[in-house]
Amino acid sequence: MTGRVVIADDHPLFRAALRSAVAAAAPGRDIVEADSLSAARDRVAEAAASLLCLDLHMKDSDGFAGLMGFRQEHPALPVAVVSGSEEPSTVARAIAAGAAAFIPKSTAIDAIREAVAAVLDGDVWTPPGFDPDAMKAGEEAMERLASLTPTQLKVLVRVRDGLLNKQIAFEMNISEATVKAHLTSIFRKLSVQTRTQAVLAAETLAVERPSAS
Amino acid sequence: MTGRVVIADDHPLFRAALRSAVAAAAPGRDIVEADSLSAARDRVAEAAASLLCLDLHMKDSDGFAGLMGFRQEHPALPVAVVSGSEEPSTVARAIAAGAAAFIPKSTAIDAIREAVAAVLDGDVWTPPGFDPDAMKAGEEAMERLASLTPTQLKVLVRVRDGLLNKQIAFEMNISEATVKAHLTSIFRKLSVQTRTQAVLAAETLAVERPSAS
DNA sequence: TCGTCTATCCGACCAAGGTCCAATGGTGCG
DNA sequence: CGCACCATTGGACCTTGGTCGGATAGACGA
Repeated sequence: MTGRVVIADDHPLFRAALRSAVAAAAPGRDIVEADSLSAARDRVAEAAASLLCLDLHMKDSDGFAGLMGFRQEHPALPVAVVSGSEEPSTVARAIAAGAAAFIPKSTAIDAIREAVAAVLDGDVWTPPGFDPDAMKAGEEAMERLASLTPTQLKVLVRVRDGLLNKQIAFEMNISEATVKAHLTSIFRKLSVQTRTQAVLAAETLAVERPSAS
Repeated sequence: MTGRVVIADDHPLFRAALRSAVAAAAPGRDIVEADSLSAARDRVAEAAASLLCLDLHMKDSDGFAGLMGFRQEHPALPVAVVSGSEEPSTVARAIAAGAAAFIPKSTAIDAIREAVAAVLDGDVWTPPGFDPDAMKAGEEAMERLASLTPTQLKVLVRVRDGLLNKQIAFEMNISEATVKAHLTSIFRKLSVQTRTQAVLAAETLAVERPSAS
């Protein structure tokens, strides 16, 4: 495996720092950067990649939804999630969603190198002190989100952003009736009855939203 | 001014990156790092400092409260707030709390250098594209939330919890038509069109929300 | 090859959401 | 008192949301 490494983060400074850490852990690799999830998709499509370092908090990454969508498109590409958060439940959900590693941004530089090397070797890396038992809590919640099809995820994200069914239908080039059909299916999978409850469920399942404080 | 520069951030990788950016903007300075607000206090007390780069999200920084406390202890020391957030209301509050600059972590490296240089020259720096009027817009949104009558707040809370109009009417012993009337009034005050958007507005405007983790 | 399953798609139908208009009742002010 | 203002209430009416049933097409295994 000598494919390229894609670094997706919307903080230029941190991206550059991560790049040098990856370069140290995997000398000679082709390392490319992306400032959004869609850009990361492009970089991965351009050439065979062997690792994606993904920030969950980018504008279009939609938290875990974006991660899961990516995993479904590229099941063979290991993804190392990089996040400012380090709560056990968040870590657990990221791993359950198919991440090969969860690297909190508070991780020491040495440990980051170690993590990158481990993932490139095909291992799964979690922060030191992470309790595997914490996985249980996150898993069941993630299974529900994981059972959603890619199309359903797209719909759910737009519903969470407050769009009307009509707007969603227009954006996705499908009928409004189809949007509704997807929604009823989503409701069943998430065990909710209304779109408002679905939004709340998506909020708690996905990573935190941009907050005012 | 040739005092030291203190960098307070709990992300080692980002801290190191910020250090090199500061070194480029202010060559020859004594640059020291701190991983907490209390450590930053110590570094500042050790030697005459001319700049503090402060992350709002550290364990003991207590958000704006920590910033304001620091400003009271060292009124002459300019503080450049570094934060992952970049919402206008957050920027506005940081400046109002006495920050000499607000640097979102998504800022380009060149702009970060520029900001550091500006603050060292005694200027105030805000992100490019930051509209001082936007600050008013954010605060007006707060006032809108505060302008809701007690009854309307009750309704909004129940809507945010995913209840149907019918359920809300039953709980409050009023007609469903009345609930709807309150809602249209709430929508106008919050400048939204649907209940899901009202939920989103309530989430971002309200400071606290019971967190599951 | 033939069923079977599932994702995606849609129209018809009914329930819930949302707007407009109007009435009631309390509060403050000249 | 007379008046204006506003929160609260709710009925009539239209829009949006949600369910049900069914159609199509690709994937997978016997």
